[in-house]
Amino acid sequence: MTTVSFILNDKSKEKRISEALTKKVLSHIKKVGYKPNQLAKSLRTGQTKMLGLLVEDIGNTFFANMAKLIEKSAYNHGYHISYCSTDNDETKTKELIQLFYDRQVDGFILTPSEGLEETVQKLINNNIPLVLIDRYLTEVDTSYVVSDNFKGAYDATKHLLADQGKSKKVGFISLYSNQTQMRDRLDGYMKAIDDHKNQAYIKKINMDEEDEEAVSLIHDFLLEHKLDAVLFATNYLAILGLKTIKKYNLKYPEIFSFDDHTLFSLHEPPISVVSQDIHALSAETISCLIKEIGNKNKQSNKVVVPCALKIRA
Amino acid sequence: MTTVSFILNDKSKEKRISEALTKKVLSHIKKVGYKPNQLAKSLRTGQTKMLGLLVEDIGNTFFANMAKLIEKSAYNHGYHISYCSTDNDETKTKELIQLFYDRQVDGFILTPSEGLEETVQKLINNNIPLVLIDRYLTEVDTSYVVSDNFKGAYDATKHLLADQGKSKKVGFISLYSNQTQMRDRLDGYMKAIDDHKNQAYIKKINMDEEDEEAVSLIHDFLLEHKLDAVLFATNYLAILGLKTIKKYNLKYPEIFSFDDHTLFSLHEPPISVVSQDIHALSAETISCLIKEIGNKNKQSNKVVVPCALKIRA
DNA sequence: CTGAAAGCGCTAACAT
DNA sequence: ATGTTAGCGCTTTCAG
Repeated sequence: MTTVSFILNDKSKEKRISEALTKKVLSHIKKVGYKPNQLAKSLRTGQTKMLGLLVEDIGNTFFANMAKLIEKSAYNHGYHISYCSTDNDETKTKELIQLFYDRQVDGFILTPSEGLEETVQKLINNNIPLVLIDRYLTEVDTSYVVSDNFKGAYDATKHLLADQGKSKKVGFISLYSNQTQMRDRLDGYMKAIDDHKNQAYIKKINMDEEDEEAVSLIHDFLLEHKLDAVLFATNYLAILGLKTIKKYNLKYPEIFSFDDHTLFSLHEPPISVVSQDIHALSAETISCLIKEIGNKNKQSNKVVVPCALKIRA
Repeated sequence: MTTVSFILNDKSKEKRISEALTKKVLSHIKKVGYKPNQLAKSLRTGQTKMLGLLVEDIGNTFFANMAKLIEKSAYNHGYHISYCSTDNDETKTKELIQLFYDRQVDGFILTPSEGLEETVQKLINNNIPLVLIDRYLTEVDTSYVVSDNFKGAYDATKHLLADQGKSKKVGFISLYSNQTQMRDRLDGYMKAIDDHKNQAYIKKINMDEEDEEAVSLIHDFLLEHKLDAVLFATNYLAILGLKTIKKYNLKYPEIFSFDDHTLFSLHEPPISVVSQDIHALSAETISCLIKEIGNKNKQSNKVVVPCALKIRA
């Protein structure tokens, strides 16, 4: 029994079991079609080889693609992913974290919604491997992997400013949200505006506003300031912007979006974007989490992945 | 211990445990913050309350949204979902099924790729609850939940035929795939064409064709027959169609797509679609699977959900 | 109502 | 190199 167990767990070498025997056991195992019970194994070892991935919304292209890449990357490291959507709902997120905790996942990947500080801190205190993605919590010292939102927004705004004539009016449309990615994008916009000694025009939309209403707000904002160009903080907002333009048949302000979308390259005119490097983000996330799992009690890794401008004008 | 276990498993009534005691235990449990170990529980009961969801590609909007709704629906039934993308790869799918099997999921939800007949049959033989979605396997008697692809394509083609003048040329662009959903869409198109005693124009594209090449193929097909209208078998293909038109600056044939996409309503001109009722599909899927889990050894449920035409022309 | 104890399938220390 | 055994944390039968 012991021998078999060792062989099955790739400890033949370590335990100095003869190669002949190893092969014999392995082939016999295969013939009988024996499959170890993972539950029992996990119960015994405390390792589930499962990672919990909690994203804001798996229905969202950005997260769906991230999830897919993370899944693949985890697989290459011998881990599997269990995902869930948090819907940015604090209560639901806490429940899901508890659930995964109960299921004893070996680690967490999480897009934290606001108000999750204590919950995350508790995980950290319990020495649960964890990496935040897309945004992070300023008050908790955790590992995280995020895009360089500041520079992305800064570069985009610079581009818009350079593109327009002298008295250029470049606006910024974002969400009422204090999450770091939103704050950084705003800061990037501001910095570029300030560098040019220009005037800032900022509009924030309520996250759970009806599309109809949001479109109307965007319309008012656009007209009120007669903007020449607008940077949207998310692709979802930019799409609302396009709807607005279509609905009211507006003369196009130049539009720039954070996050790409199939729509943008096909749109007439095509929409330029700040694109996030989801391959790098995913790879960094897993490598970061694997590190955490490896050496408990270590300091946190904070990774910032550059964005790229895709100019389509 | 026994009593506590009963109370924790909602068997107070059944086991005639006094309400007072029940409450006392419950409140104490809460105070101590005791959480049952799900692994041990599952090992003992053989129930994991986990469902395996294997979709073709979680990065695809249709599946991502389905996954989200299925997740929610499962949650309402006390189940959780573990997802994976199969990439339509036979080997990978088999591995994933084995993996979930090892992890003792209580049931499977699967978009079967071709060549999966035996594997699925094996699951059925082992009495594993299973429901196929999006497409099914003609040779295996399983439960499934699919859209009414035939009628969807039929109605769309009818619409196109009615919309065009006398000598209307309506083409159909699909994939080289024998999966049922593709076959049914083709059949629906054919039936409508035949009903009108019209000529069919069909083009199939290789599933893993480069976009570039596919666009060129579509271009040739469109021009060769001077088509007035085209029905695309998937939204992905329709997007390639739009790219083609844009790239070659073609006069627009009327375009119809199977499956909606954010792009289509914003496009100029807007694109009409056959839309699948993902809410109904998700709900049916879970209710079907729950049924399977409830009474083992029962006959299979086959559910066909109607599609709707969204005319945007 | 409660306590004792078996057992789910596995790992790993220990003895042989 | 192999057999024996304890125990991971829970459910559930059986006696009290």
